[in-house]
Amino acid sequence: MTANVFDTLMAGARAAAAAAETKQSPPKKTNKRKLSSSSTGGNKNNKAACYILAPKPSVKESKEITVVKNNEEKKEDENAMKLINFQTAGRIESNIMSMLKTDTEDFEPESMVPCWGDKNRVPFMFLCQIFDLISEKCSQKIINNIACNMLRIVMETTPDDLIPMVYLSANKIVETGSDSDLGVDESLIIKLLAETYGITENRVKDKKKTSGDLGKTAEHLRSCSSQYVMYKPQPLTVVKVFDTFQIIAKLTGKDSEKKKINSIKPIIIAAGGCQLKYIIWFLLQKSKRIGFGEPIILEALGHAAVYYKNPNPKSVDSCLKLKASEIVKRAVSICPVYSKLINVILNGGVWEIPKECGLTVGIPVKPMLSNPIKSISEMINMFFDGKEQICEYKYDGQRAQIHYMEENGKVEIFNRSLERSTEMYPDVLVAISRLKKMNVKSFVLDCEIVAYDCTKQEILPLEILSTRKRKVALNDVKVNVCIFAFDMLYLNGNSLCEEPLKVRKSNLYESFEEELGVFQFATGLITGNLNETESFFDSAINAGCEGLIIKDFDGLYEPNISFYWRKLKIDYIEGVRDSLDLVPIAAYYGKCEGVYGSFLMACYDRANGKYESICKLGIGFTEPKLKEIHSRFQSKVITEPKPDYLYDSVAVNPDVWFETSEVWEVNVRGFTISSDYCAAIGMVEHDKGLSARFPRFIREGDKDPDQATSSNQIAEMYKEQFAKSTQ
DNA sequence: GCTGATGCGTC
DNA sequence: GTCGGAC
DNA sequence: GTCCGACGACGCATCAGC
Repeated sequence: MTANVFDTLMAGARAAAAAAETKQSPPKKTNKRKLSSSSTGGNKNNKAACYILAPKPSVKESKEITVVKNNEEKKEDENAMKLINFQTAGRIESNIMSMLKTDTEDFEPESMVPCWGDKNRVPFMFLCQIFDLISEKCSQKIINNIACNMLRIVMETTPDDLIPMVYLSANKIVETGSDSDLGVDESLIIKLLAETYGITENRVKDKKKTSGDLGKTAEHLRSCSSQYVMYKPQPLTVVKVFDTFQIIAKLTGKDSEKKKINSIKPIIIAAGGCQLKYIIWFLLQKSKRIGFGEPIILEALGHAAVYYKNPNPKSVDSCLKLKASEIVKRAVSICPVYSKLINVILNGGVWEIPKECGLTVGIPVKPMLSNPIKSISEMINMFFDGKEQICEYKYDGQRAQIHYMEENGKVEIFNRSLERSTEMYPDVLVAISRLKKMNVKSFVLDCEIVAYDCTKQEILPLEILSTRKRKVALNDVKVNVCIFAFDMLYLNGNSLCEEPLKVRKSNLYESFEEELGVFQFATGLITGNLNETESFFDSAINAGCEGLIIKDFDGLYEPNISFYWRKLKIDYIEGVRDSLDLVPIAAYYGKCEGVYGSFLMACYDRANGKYESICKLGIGFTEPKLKEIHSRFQSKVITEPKPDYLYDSVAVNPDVWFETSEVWEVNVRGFTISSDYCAAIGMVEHDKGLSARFPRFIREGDKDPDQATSSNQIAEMYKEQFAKSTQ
């Protein structure tokens, strides 16, 4: 359904791009130096050169390469020699690549056109070399230059490829709003590599352990493989790689794993040089590149659009560039489908974007976000001038954006990350259609979907909501939900994003009938008074909410921006609620070398003298603090857990155990009944303990371990969560 | 068909 | 989700 | 101010191994 919209847009953009291309004069022959691809020279030093030329992300990696070379058989070296031509084939010379760093106003795309020869498609190698270039130490400005110049080359020479180029360089491999994801995980990559290089999966896993990463593992396996380069595959293009990703994303169901492997294998085999590791990283959706993500690419796209078809780049005003990238960024927030945006840039130009890329029913908008209020004084400041604001209950559910278009009977529900979750809420679709008023023909609604107990008429916690199936039939719905609507972004053909909240609210209220426990407007209070806000906060907590969101009643809807809406939750504010005193009894190594990444924490059951696991803790530490703790705890390490530790050995499997020595202050949102943790075990539910929500480290405490927060206290705090005040 | 381990997405 | 850190 | 990547609990989806 939605896919059709995207496909159409995509097709439109490509057609437009093709049209734009025909208008241009054919690419000039460059008299710059030719590629090394056609070279057949078998320079003995090439292999070394290949390693040296390919920039290495860290010193560590180059060490590993040395180690590997020493340890492997000689045969491997010979095999690697066979690869020389292929490894360097298609590489654009590094001095040409360096030209991309030129300041944008001095850069002439024509001078590099087409730097990959007469091919009419952008080679994937070009993109990979750009990643390499950026992963060298580059200043922000240089990165910006590279991003902009790269896009300009593509726009001027190969506009057909601009869409996949932008997607891939922003590290996106499926289109926004599509409900399919790649469905590729590490185990699939391991199978794939085992098949491709004719070795066992265990060997791949072993290699992964030593190199720490499947991308590097793949490079290593390739260099060892005797099955390699039996024939020379066609060089990869950006389009080919992107299209392959789209195909993989659409494969689901039985045998999809095999089909996925079969689709990926050809591009793995064809991936010479540095291309291989980037493909693996794309497939795993690993964020990999330093300082190159969506924001940079969008800014660059705005700049590049100003240069596009501009005969005099030196005259381009930097204010114009700034304005253009703001337009692009805003457009992507409101209509996050690159193909539509690029279509407009290539045809009408960047200034047409606001007109053409508005809010569209069926395409999700990036939701407006909120920021925590961190202190009492900040709170007081917000109400200092008595200006009226609207305070709303913050419901503990799932954010949802509901799109409705009567014309074609289309209803879609998008989640916070813009993916479709329509199939999860068939009952919401019914409720929406029933409770919208007659005159409402189309809308986009911002709301929270919350689990709801109809008989008790009360809100249920998030854990209940999350037991819903991801796809469920209407007559199979087990968990009842209520929609709490709080904003209206679009109504009857008009976007409301540029209207103040009070206008959007009145449109919302006029468009729907409320029905208790099915569709309600978020409870709100308009006030400029701090005391009123405080008591309203209490009633929000009593109603089972997390706290309040405080909004300027005159504010516009700012997609993706968190600055204008403020969230107030009691556990943000230090000193207002007691923190826990917990004992670190074990630790885990994390991503950072030389320090523990997280700790297993316990409370203390004074009745039976047991330290009961309650949660892991890995947030709130500064880097120096982690180092200090690591060295301080070396003397506390023990080989076996102590007999008075109570924990679930399956759920919790630490790298090192400690003896109890100190207590840490830990902040927490609340508690949940847990199958994995043992705090207050049996006190609330038979055989089950409690765990904590959002634990974070505050500081070391000055108590002894046996003075830690007791299991009884934890159980009491758990029960308090549900106690309603009697007023 | 069941179970445990793992991945992934929700907060 | 929270948090610290880089920019 | 914004973005990114560390890290948290928990539930469904998936699949290997039985």
